[in-house]
This record gives sequence, C-alpha cells and structure tokens, in this order.
Amino acid sequence: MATAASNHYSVLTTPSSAPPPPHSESGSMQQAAAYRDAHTLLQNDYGTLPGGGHPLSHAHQWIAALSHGDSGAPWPSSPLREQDVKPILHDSDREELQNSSSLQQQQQRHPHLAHQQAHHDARTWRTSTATTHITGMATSEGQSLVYSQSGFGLMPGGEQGGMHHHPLRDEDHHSHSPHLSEHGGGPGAHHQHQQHGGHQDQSDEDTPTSDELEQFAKQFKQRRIKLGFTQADVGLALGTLYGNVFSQTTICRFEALQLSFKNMCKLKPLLNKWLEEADSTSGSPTSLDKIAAQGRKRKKRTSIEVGVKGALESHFLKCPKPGAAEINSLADSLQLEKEVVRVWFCNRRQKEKRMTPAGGQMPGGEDMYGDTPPHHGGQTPVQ
DNA sequence: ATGCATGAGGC
DNA sequence: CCTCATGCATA
Repeated sequence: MATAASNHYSVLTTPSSAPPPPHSESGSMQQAAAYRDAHTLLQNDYGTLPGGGHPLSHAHQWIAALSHGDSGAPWPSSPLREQDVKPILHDSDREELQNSSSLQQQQQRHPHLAHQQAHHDARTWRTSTATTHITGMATSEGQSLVYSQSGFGLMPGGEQGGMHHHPLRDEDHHSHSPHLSEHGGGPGAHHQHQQHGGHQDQSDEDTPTSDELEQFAKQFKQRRIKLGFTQADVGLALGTLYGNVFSQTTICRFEALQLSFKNMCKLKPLLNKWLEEADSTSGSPTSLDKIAAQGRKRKKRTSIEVGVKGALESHFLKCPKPGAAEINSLADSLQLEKEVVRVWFCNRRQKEKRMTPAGGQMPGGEDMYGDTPPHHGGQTPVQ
C-alpha cells in the first residue's frame, strides 16, 4: 500500500542537459573490456546518460496499423499465421528512412492478400521454432533452405578472453498452447525462397523466420559486445543512422527476443544495417540529429507488491481479459487504482505474446499456465 | 534486464 | 477499452 495514497504525478522537471555523444566512430575501441564486463559497463553507460533519450514515438506509425486482430475473442488462437513481410529493402540509403517504412506500408496496402498477417499468434512463433521447417518448406518438400545471411554468418571463431557459448536455452520443448498448427499455408501462403533460376534472396530480403530471428539476435549481440557497444549505443546509433532512435530497452528486448514477431522483423533490417556499418567501420559518420526535449510528466512507477502480483496473476489465469467492472472490483479488493490494474493486464497479455516465454523454461520443471506459482524469483537466467 | 506507463491506431 | 510498439525508471 505504499502507492495507494501517493499517486501524484511528480513534477520534477529534470533539467537534464544534453548528453555528450558517447562515441560514434567505430574506429576507436575504447572499451576493451566491454565484452568482459558487459553488464557493468552497460549499466554505467546508460546510467550516466542524463535524461537519455526522449525520442518521439513515431516508430509505430508505420506499422502500428498492421494488426489488430482480435478484439473480442479472448484468445484468437487463429491458426493463421502469415509472416509475409515483403521486404523491399533497399540498401545504400541511410538517409531515407522512408525505405524502411515503405516496407511496412506495403503490407497494409494489399487488402486482398495481405490482411492476414495480423493474426500471428504469440506462441505461434515460438512454436514455429520447433516446426520451423514447416514454414520454410510449406509449399514444397524442399528441405534445404540455405540462408546466406550477410557476411557475418559465422563467428570469428577467435573467442579471445574465453567467451561463453550461449547459455541460452536451446531446448526443444514446446508445450502449452492448446492450439497450434499454425503455418497459414492457406491464404496468401507464399514463400519466396529458392527461386527458379539460381538466384535467391538472402540477407534481409526474405521474410525472417522465427529461427532466423533467433540466430540473428544471438549473433547481433555477440558482435555488438565485441565491438564494444552497449545496447544504448546501438539504439542511439540507429537514430543517427536511419532516423529511428531506440532505447536501450528495445535493443535489449530484441536481443532477448522479447518482442513480438512482427516487431522483430521490423527491427532486424535496421540492426543488420548497423552491424554492417559498425563492423565495416567504414562509415560515414553521418552525423545526425538528435531530437530532444519532451517534457512529459510520467507517472511514478507503481510498485505492486508480490502478494498483489500473485493475486493478479491468479486472476489472469482465470480471465486474461477482465471487463471494466471486473477490473474495478479487482482494483478495489487489491487497493490499487483501476488504471493500474488495467495496465497490468495489458502488459501481462503482451508478455504472453512475446517470442520468448516469460520465465523461459524452468530447467527440470515445466510449468505452464496451469499452475503458475504466485511467486517465482528466478526468471530467465539469460547470461 | 524488467516492470509499469504512454499513446497511436482501431474497433 | 484493446492491442502493439516503445521507453522511463528501477531492481
């Protein structure tokens, strides 16, 4: 009940000054130990930034409208899952961020055969990981799908410093989701792989599959760390390079695959570009712009006590989408603001839609929506 | 790395 | 009011 009484929006106008540009050049390797104590540096880095970023939220403008999907049905569970991102990605255009956007726009331009991608399911994508092949070879039995990603398809092997492999789980469990059988296949099933003629697309020209995204994210993280960049740096660099600024949070989530499938697809090309730039160092320091200022008072983050969280989770299991009335009573009994409860459910639902399971997989134990304990301290032991 | 929050776009 | 992309503030 710490927050029950105090809920006034703090009016603290942080006179945050302009943060000095950390470093945009890629030639200087200032932090050699970056990949060693990534955590520490990471925290320090963005912690140092005052105010940090206050990017305008333009990003979703292009693709936000893409999907909407289920407004009414509790759990869409639609088997339809089309990942038809039509990447028309052009390169050599760092100044025209329009390119990026156009790729998204195309999708919504086709009311005929491009309206189904909205129904991608959360687990669908994770599930599809296990059944990745299906997506790839749906049209035919073609079993070989060679991805020739960019030049960094393989690791530099030189793991100086005794690097780690990847503590990430590579299990193959695929439980939950009473409904699967995705792979749209039906409407608009089209895969652009393996063209007839000996020319195929690679890199970002194709629709990434969940598996590809996972690989990419992993490689991206490694490269990023080796280059000595923090997640915050990348986010900023993206802004300076393409005009889309992202926060450390977003980069982090990308690496951890904690974004929706669609979102991952959108960011991949951008990050891919950044990688090329960063590693080729060739870059042209396309200087850039930094949008600034956005004094908006944000509500103080409400800390929900563990006990309350447990109660909320319990209710979530019973009813992921409580009505207004229900939210009201819930808020009342929990002594929380209605808005807080509502938002909590929204966030909870989103979490369920992420690619990676919330708590990852409990090693040695499986817990699904059936018996989530009211408390669980350890989350993903990522890294 | 994550929890809670804001907002645009849609029903 | 919901979904979805995103991020400030925080643990």
